[in-house]
Amino acid sequence: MKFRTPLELGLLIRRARRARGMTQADLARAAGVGRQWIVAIEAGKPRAELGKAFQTLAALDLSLSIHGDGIPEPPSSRIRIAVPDIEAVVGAHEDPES
Amino acid sequence: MKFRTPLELGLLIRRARRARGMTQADLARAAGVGRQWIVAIEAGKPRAELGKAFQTLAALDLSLSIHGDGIPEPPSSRIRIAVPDIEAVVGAHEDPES
DNA sequence: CACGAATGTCGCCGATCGCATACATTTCAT
DNA sequence: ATGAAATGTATGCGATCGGCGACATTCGTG
Repeated sequence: MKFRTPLELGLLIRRARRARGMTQADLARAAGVGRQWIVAIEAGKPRAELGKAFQTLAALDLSLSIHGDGIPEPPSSRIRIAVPDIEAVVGAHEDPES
Repeated sequence: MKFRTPLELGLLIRRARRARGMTQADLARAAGVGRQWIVAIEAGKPRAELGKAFQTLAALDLSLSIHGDGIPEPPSSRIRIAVPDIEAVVGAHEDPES
């Protein structure tokens, strides 16, 4: 899931928190921040501390990745070839009613 | 490229900046922050403003993505089936000299 | 509807921010 | 080697942060 603003990050954090059945207070405790900070980050506060954001993501077991020119890519995506499911391919080319 | 700390983020920003032949002052101007802030973020300052980090990534044309439970995935990889070029597949399996 | 839990908001406080400026140090091409 | 550009560091400043505690409001379930 791509995102580029603090608000989007906040919404994603909220989703993940709820998906885990955690309350804001739970997450705050797990991430080592105040509950108020969770409220703020979920609301998209732009001036929140970067470090706490990382702590929070870690507490939710979320991982970040970055992509663009000058950023090294793991060789996987260039080397690995998407092998199609033969049955599916054949099926897609079959006449509906032969 | 996965990362989970402010320091890693800083190093990635630095790499991307250099890959674009920009100076810290250039990037600072492009991102709308002080040069001092670029120095700090590249050094991994944990208490930097989240919003400025996003501005900086945008100025570098870098995109972030997040994964984990509760985070929606774009349907692309599951729905869209890569239909191979039959000729190419056959060609790749042909004997060099038949 | 009624109740408790979850969430959002407020004010206080010391601590830290980020910018500007100036200066020190490192890097790099000539 | 030398000078200029790039980078790192120091100080001063007003502004904002985030934790805490107390409420206000909304949500969810009986």
